Amino acid sequence: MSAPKITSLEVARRAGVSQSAVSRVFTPGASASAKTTEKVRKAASELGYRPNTLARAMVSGKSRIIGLVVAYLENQFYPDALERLSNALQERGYHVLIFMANTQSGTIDNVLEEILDYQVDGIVAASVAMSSELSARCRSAGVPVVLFNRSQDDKTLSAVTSANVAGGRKVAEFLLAGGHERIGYIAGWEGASTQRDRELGFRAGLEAGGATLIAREAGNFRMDNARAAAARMFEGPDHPDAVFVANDHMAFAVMDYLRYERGLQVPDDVSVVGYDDVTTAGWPAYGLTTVRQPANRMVTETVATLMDQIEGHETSPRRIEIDGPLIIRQSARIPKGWST
Amino acid sequence: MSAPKITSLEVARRAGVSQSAVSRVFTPGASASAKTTEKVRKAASELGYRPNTLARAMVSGKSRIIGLVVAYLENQFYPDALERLSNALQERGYHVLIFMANTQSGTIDNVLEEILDYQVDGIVAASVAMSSELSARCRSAGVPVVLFNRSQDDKTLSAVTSANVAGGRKVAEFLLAGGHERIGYIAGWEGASTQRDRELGFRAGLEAGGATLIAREAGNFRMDNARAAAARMFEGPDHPDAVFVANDHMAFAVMDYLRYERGLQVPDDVSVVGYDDVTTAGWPAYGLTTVRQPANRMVTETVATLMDQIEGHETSPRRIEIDGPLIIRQSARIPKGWST
DNA sequence: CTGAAAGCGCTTACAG
DNA sequence: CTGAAAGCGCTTACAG
Repeated sequence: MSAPKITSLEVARRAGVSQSAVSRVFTPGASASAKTTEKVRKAASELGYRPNTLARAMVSGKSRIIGLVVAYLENQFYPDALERLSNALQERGYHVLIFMANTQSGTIDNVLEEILDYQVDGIVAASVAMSSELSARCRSAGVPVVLFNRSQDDKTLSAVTSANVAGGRKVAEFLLAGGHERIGYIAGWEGASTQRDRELGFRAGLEAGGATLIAREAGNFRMDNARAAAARMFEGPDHPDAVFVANDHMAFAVMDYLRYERGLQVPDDVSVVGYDDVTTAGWPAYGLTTVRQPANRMVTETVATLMDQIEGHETSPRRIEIDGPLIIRQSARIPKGWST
Repeated sequence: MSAPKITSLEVARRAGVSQSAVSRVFTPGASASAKTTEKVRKAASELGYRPNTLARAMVSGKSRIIGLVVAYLENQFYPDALERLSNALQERGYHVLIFMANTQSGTIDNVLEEILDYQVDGIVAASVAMSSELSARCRSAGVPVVLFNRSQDDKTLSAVTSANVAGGRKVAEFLLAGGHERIGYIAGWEGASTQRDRELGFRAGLEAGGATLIAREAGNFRMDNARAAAARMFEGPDHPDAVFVANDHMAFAVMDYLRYERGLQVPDDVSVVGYDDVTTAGWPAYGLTTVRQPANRMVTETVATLMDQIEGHETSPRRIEIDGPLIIRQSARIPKGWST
């Protein structure tokens, strides 16, 4: 049923030129005379010819495919980043091939081989760590990798994150300025650099203010775990008067728990602060005070890094950290002099 | 820097067999003796050989890539579907290549050509319509297309949706049973079949109950437009006592507007019902009554349709409509005898 | 079951 | 600028 595919050779014949000429006309930087270009374009459009990306990829070694590994799309931060990433790459003639990390079966290794099988030009690993063997594998395959929203000790990998330590510190200063005295922390997944850095900065900020954490529970970056963590943290009478939750996604579950299961007022009884500033944080039902992770700039840097390595033949990995502001909303008591 | 790529020929030499033999060992259905298989596997693993998917695609004509066109990932329904789709396809050895429809520049045509350039084995168009020229183009290229969450008159295209007409009708019956007398409707984008069908069913259900719509505004499936629509609908004193919003995404904005900008109680002053049953609808802050679109089953059918057309050589397009239940929560007055 | 040969649709030195 | 030729890494009839 399907119409025969038009090849460059057929276009060449119709245009009365060689296959090479056709190829050159369709290759951005190549040289072809105006006359040849016109003949080829005419024949091509009459025939409905378009170059086969895969064939081109085979010989040129450039597939124009970027592999994206993601663990889960439930946390709004990721679909948002994915949309921006995909758009930015599309503008440059690249496209995103998705690989779900499928953390439960721990199959990230297999996934990586599959990615490489597609001869991708680069890999973005979002919220996923990569063993040093795997990163070595990518290096020897000549495929640049950018860690997105996660950093690792492995100095051969590029990484783009927000300034998580500084962000955690800002939250501490804000909460302390608000006069909070019993401060708790609900952690994300312990293996994540974002979790570690936010907590590090938060604790440092508290300490600098002469304060210390009175409670800490792990929420694992999951809503159900975060709810359970909040339940544990708030079971006694002397519960915290403020809680910093390691990301917005969990913070929504914590706020819901406090308000609807415990009947507490936010922020009158408890201040809640999150991290990310996903869209929902700005919805009036939550009005979540949070530290913004500038997804747009993080994506811009990710794409720039990738392009420099793929097209610019840059070899040294980059570590980029983008500072994001504290966004003050109604979920936390606002200190005098701090504005929304 | 990058290590030389291992080819099937090198594996063949090391194993002391032909290139064909290597190919057969790595081709699922092909025949190779146990002895050959063992020699090849050994040589391959020693060399770290993996077949090049792109080269394989070139000659076999099967890229194992499915192109996914999406307009926007902001409505939670889509990232959720994308995650399920990607997982289901990955299990079958396929992967999703993303194309953002970029509706503002109306470039869906260009996007389609780009998709075809990658020699995809199939296309899923989520929340995006397709002109008949484009669908003809895909047909002549022999690439099956499945419309996801949208249907069209074009009978050559497969489409998977939920039972939107029936769903709209259920909402009408529910609202009427709840004793509502002034019922409004906030529409989605007028060009969408989902919008049209939900409204159709809703109006039919009202009519069957002897009622009629007292207000209708267009929200365009966008939160900002939905908020504006709600503002218009509720400006007078005789505002509706119930409003059906064409999807959850807009319903959240409507609820927020009613509660936080107008100080109305939901459901005491106004009942609100949405459509989709995205995760957030179940969060206590919203507790949105809504009609579920069974994303899991919709994805399952989408994948099955695609596989039958790609691998089973099925030729007739399929139109699948999956029924989803009304999920009753606190955002709307609950009629006696109806349970949550 | 197995191998030699042709070919998938393109690009890229190499000469001219 | 242009064309003939080789080759990217594989699979697939075709013989054996």
